[in-house]
Amino acid sequence: MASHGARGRGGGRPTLEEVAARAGVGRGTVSRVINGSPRVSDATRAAVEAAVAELGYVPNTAARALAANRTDAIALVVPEPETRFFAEPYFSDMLRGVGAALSDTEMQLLLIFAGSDRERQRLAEYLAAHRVDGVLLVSVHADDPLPELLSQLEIPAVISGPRSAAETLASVDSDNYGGARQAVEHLLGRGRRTIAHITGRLDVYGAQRRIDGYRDALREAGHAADELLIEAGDFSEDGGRRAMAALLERRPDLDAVFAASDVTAAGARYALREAGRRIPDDVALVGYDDSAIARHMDPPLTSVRQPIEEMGRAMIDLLLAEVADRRPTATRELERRQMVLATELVGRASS
Amino acid sequence: MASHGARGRGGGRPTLEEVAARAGVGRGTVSRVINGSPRVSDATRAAVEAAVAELGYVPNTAARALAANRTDAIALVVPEPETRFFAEPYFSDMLRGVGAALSDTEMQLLLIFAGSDRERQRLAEYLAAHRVDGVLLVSVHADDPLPELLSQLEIPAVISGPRSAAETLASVDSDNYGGARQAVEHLLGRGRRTIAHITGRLDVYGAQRRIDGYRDALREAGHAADELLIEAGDFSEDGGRRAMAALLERRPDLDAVFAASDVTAAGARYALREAGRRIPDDVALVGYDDSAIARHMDPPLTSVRQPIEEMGRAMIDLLLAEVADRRPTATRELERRQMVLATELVGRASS
DNA sequence: AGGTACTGTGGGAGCGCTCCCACAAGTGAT
DNA sequence: ATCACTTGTGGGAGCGCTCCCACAGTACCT
Repeated sequence: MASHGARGRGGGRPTLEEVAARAGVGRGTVSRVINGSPRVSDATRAAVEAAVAELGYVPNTAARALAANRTDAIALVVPEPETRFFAEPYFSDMLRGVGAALSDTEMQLLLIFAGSDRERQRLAEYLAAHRVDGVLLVSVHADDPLPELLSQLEIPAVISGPRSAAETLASVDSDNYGGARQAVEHLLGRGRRTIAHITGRLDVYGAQRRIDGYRDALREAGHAADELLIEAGDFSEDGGRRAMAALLERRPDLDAVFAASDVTAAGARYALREAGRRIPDDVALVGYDDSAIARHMDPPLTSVRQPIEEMGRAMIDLLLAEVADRRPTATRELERRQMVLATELVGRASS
Repeated sequence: MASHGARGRGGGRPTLEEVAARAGVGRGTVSRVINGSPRVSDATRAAVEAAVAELGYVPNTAARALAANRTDAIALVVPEPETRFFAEPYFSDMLRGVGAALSDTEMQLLLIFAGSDRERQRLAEYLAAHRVDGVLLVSVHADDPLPELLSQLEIPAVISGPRSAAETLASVDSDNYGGARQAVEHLLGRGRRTIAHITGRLDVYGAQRRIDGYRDALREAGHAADELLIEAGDFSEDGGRRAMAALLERRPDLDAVFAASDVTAAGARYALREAGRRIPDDVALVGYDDSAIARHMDPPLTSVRQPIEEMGRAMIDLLLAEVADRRPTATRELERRQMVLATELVGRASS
């Protein structure tokens, strides 16, 4: 009859205190049960859990965040100025993995755009205010100041696609080197002999690793190095087209092309068409990413698939480990980790 | 010398109280300045702003949320079980608009996946706990219980793609009816006479509106209604293929097809190929969405573009208006609003 | 018997805000 | 001079948690 006072403006969601009263225990005990502390007797735990269920109690995140000085949220920073980004299956699949991994936890996912200067400014403030426990960084350029900022603020972060071999942040990547080798070995296996490579943006570490894989695969197969068969692209369609045209001019005898992305391959295809080369009869074409474009291209494009969904999962695993490690109870033990996941060649008609 | 006590575990971020001390005013006054209350003298305001700048003060969101019983966060719910969804430019572009509109505000964006039953359960709890101020709903099925739940909980929500003409939630949509008319009128203008339509999933309101637009455009051009020219698809590639095959069987004389999505059109293209029909020579093809697939198809696909980025913006505008309306100070005035944005036909080689 | 250790529990203090009441000072009508 | 507002301001109370200290109870040593 009394004690209705606690139910106020919020629409009457039950509080810890109400659960405690119902279960006939103290506030601290309920908190322990909610947070899975082992220091609670079985009988008490059961009583509390019953009260929680009856009242439909859900902890108030804001109160928890305030009291415990954590947020139970992580941010996914989308750095591209042109957020075409999303349209890439790369991103959507990763998000899928991230979502799946996250659904096993209490963490929530914040999407933060950092395309414009304005947005980056806001992001910096945001991080300075420690409004997230950790950050997921996707496709960061070599000269981006963000990773440095994160280190300074001591905010756990995981990057997809390390910036260099000496990446200081925890990172998750696919095996760009191995993927490139798979592509080249596949082409060699199909009897191709003069295999060109259109690279990605050279300031992207992954693109460098693909070049390395391309070179090593050819060398180990006994082919002499030929830099004339390598032309720089930039992951764009237009870049692929230009690079292909340049290659055809330099080495009209080429019979295969390994492009650093599917979009690049789409550009290369135009150039090949214009030059009257048939795919795969005259020139075999292999892309990278196994995106929707690869499936819908004419002819369908052989491509190197990255296990992107798994990468998303792995990023969350790493990040949560780092976050946990920062918490007061943790034993500061975690070594920096770099994960590399295997790729897979998806054969289609273009080769 | 004393008073360093306040700087504790959090790493020393300044609090309201510290700002107040620095500016030589009370806590309440700083709060008023931060929240833009007019009841502050200019001199005081300037002093507080100076202190805020010097200290690099950023409000603690958790404390604010707890005290004010709001979150300053909105959720974007991704309902698809298979989150291929993201790969659609539809989604990525909308996200772009949402991000742009949001960057003018203090609101943060939460991404919530509601594909599996497990995730939906979590979402329900989440909403019950009122952990967001508002919800953005994308591509919701007619029988989804989510909108109902949102109404019950009195959480402001905006839906993209209303579920019916009598949508009760605020909604933003593109002009499906007009877009379909544009497609058909374009084909008629190109001299096509026997125009078929492969529909989207019939339980999607937008798909119905496209059918209406298709019918009306033909009727107004003086064509007799011919239900044999309409075949149900489901927005999928395979559905498009099957529907096209069925149409070719029934009406081998057709000379144009309007597909309810680009992916559907891609499927239709395969069926046309298999039947030996050339595009556009024998059969003209028009899609819907103007996605990456349309640009990369062979031949490039004429398609109806929706102003999706603007739709994202509009959704945020509507939602924020509703959220503001729920706040204590608001004058409960807002009428339910349904926004419809115009489409545009992008002509390419397929027609 | 007393000491020591552990386990389980209650509840005070405090996280950093917002809300709101109280009140000083100013303004103008009576 | 008094009263009645208005404007600007200070600061108490309280949001719902977590953290941690205190303490009762039990167990096992000396």
